Amino acid sequence: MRTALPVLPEPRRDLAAPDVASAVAAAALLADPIRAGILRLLADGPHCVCEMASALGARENNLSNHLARLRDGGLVRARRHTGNARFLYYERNEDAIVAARAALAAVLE
Amino acid sequence: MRTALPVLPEPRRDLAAPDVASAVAAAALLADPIRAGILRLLADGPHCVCEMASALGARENNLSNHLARLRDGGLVRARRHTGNARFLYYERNEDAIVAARAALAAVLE
DNA sequence: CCGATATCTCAGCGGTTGCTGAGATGTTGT
DNA sequence: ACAACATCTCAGCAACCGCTGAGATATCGG
Repeated sequence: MRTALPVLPEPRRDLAAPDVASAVAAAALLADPIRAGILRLLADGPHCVCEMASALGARENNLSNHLARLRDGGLVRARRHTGNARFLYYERNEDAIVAARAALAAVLE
Repeated sequence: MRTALPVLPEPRRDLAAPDVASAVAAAALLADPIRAGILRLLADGPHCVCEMASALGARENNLSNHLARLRDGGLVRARRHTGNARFLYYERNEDAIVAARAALAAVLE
């Protein structure tokens, strides 16, 4: 079935619109170097904002904005460090990561 | 290793910036309902522009713009129908699809 | 050859998005 | 209590993006 050829004599006008909303939402969150960098960094474990800011070469308030979007999207969550509560450590929400990966995979087959 | 806790006493400032450029490029192409819909439709085989336009409820010139971006990104290619060369049938470039999926998966783990 | 069909290109516009700067909140160490 | 630190919020601006409309190209049918 792969690499099929166009054999139909007439175009079909009755195709259903596929539901891609969740994949589009996940892709929009990944479609930025800073947000993608955050998710990649967090794949190896939690990091605080200042760690990620220096790793990604971004200002902390800028990073904070992107973290807010990832939080709103449910992909990450934050927790204060137990020994020094000044530091907010972010970690991935694995359930949401799995869901995002599934949604993207559904579009890319 | 999953759901690890923040245990470090001091933040690290020596983390390397991860390379996410290809994942960001792939995500940007997926981060639009029409482009994602195109890719989803093409997962089941080739379609001409008018088929996809009616399925996605978009104008043909608008769709053509999105197809151009997917073409530039290498994710799809076009071929004229053998029996009626008026129709341009688009199909996925499977190699590029696999590469895009791999780039996205590298960010999401 | 001409009208209809299928598709593309491009300029223009309106909405969205990301970065910055300034100020606010909360925490620590002294 | 206060200064330094870590982080957040938000308004403002510049850049980008997608939709539209108009016109161009290519192919078919008569």
